[in-house]
Amino acid sequence: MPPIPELEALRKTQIMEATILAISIHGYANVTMDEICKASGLSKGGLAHYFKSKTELFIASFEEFFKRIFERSRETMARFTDPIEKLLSFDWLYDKSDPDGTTGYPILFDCMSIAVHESGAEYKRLYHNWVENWIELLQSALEEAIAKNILTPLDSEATARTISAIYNGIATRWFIDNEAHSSQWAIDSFQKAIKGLLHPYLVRPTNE
Amino acid sequence: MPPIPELEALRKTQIMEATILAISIHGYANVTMDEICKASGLSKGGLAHYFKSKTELFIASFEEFFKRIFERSRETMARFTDPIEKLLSFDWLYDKSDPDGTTGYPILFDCMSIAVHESGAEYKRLYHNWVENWIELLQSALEEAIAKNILTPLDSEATARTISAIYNGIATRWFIDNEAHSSQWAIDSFQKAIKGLLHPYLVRPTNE
DNA sequence: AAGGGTACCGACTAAGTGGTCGGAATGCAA
DNA sequence: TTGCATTCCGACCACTTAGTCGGTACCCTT
Repeated sequence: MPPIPELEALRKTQIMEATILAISIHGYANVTMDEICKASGLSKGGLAHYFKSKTELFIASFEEFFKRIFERSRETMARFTDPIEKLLSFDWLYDKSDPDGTTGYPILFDCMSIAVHESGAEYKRLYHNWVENWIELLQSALEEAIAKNILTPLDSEATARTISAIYNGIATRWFIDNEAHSSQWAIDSFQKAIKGLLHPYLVRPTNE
Repeated sequence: MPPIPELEALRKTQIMEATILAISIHGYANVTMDEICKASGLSKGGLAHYFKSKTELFIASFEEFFKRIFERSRETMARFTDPIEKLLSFDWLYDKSDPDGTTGYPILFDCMSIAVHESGAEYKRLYHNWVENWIELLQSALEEAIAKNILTPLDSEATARTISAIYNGIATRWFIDNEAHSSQWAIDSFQKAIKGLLHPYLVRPTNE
């Protein structure tokens, strides 16, 4: 058989997809190569043909997944025109019926817990890039708000980091301990916290 | 040998201490019983005498650790008299040189990532109890502020959950991606976010 | 049709792991 | 002294798992 360029990309996606799903369900530490073989419809040898080691496959899969989620976030945000609305456009992420969310949180938590233990810095890099992507999105919305004279000048990078961290903290509680942290609580919390944070910089405060 | 009541408690603490440290350093999934044996100075059989299984030992260790950290938080908070200062008394947790912090975050992340994957609900319960302890502390400070007429009435439980989640989200970023999230940023973020959140309820707003 | 590289298979291996179990040492009670 | 329960030991077993490797099928080139 001669090399078929499209086939390699197809197979790799196929394998990574199975890996992402397996990690999300069973957790990074509990996923075996055998399981991925079955799920992807390939054999051990076939899988080894595309990924040299488990480590390599897993890192590639994490990267792939983060890229996908980020694309979706960018698209959702782009649907809003008002920059403040853009900042508050993430309530769709507090939706238990959304498959990307239910798949995504377990993977993110795994990434975090690996990052703090690993000897290298691969997963720290993954986490960092993930965060930076969000910062980029949020920061651009903040700067748009300043340019449009909705907000007075502020440190857009630091503020974007704060907003992102707030969203994340609330999401964590909501996802892991959903019985005590309803979707309604999550959305209310997010909006109150962000509005409170930006309140001192609002050119035309809405209430009070 | 007859049963020695103090010995059992001593040995258990000794083993759990070794387990906590091992999990914090190498991560839940990478800790072996052999390692814990060496670290605790007991043999495999000796260890089995006090904990029936790895699972049982690990859950007990997590529980023990969370209890310890929580005690410390309660004590720190109690040193402040002003309720608003109590709510903002957690900047000591953004301190890289604090051993409880550097040990604690990895363990918390592990607990989270296990919680979302486990078939039972043991780790979900651990996480839930951990959160509830914080809520209890924060809620009591909020209610004290309302009683002292510093804050107007608000939903103290929901607000406590929001504050706790904000603190946690910021801490996560700060701990995993410290290069991009300095201690100064963490403290500033925390204070701005909490003050912003409580601003609408302040009886005597400090600025503006 | 012969050669050669690609794609893939699956039995096997080597390393590691949690838990077991026979036994040894100890000290109290009868 | 004898018997017995407790505490602890560490070799061993049963099992899982990542990665290897010899082999097969395939298709293009020459």
